[in-house]
Amino acid sequence: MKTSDFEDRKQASLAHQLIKAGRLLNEHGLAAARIAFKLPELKQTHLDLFPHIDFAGTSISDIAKRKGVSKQAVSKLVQEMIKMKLVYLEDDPNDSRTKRVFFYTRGPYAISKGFSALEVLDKSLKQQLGEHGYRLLLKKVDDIHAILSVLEKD
Amino acid sequence: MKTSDFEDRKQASLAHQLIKAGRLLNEHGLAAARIAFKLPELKQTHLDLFPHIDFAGTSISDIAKRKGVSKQAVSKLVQEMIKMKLVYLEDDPNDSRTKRVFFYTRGPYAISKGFSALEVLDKSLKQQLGEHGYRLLLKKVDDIHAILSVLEKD
DNA sequence: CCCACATAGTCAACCACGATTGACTATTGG
DNA sequence: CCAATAGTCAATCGTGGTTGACTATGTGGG
Repeated sequence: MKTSDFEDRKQASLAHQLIKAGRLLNEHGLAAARIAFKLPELKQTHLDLFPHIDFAGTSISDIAKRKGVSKQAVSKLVQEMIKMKLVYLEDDPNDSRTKRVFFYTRGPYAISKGFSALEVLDKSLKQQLGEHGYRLLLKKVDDIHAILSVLEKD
Repeated sequence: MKTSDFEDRKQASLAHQLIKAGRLLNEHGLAAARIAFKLPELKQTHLDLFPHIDFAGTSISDIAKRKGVSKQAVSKLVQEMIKMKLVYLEDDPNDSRTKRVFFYTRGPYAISKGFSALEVLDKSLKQQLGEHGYRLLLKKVDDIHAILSVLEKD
């Protein structure tokens, strides 16, 4: 292997380029979210909880199970997110032990604001790639996910 | 916003899907690298040094500067990578203070083995997408990088 | 109807890790 | 000569997580 091929090979690796793209987008997204929410203290760990909280409300234990960490860890993060007014708690009517975590769906802290973080990025991408190019690429990335989900089962 | 749109909107966000794809590929890549190198102790932090070490050899200070961390942090990681036989040190002939970090280019620990980690992934992707689809997607992701590099300057 | 056991959540202590800062030696170079 | 630089060791820090102990509530079998 000629050493000069090194960089070339990295450039030619789709996996490598996708990893890099994902990282960069994530950085941009986090930065955008901090601005959109006006919450400089918002951290990746908080964002990581988002996908595990659904609009029907989710208990802390369930979030912990889904994320694969202890409920104590989640509890702390949720408390921080409450302070940031990203989510609120509501008692479960069927089980007074459990508290359900909800996103705000209205008001200045509504989740739609959260999405605007990535939406800003998506808008840029759409602008640059064109609507058709955007959709095409989205479709392709879906294929990647399909491939990866098969790979999981090895 | 109907709560049922929540998941749909995430699915429709190219940024979100790319972030997810990047993460998954990275996980697979790290796992594959651990197997390819037969080094269970190989960590993300070590891998993160790779792009900053070039085949001409790189000093610890330079790696630190490129990565944006202290040279002490890099020093420790390099020592671990030496133990793992991923890299070796060589005195700089022009400056006896500096040690250059090199990848092994031959033998069982040669860097090509390292690439096989991502290469396995690329092979799968190529297989599933077809040579043409692979190249097309690679091109598209390059476009993303171009767009992001412009966005950097905001 | 209990009582035993499981589950939800919280507080506190602790831990691992990746980083930092500070102090030091050795070498370079104007 | 002396300020700047390369590298290392050691102490410390912040963070994101763990385990353990506790309260409170739910649940199922004798």
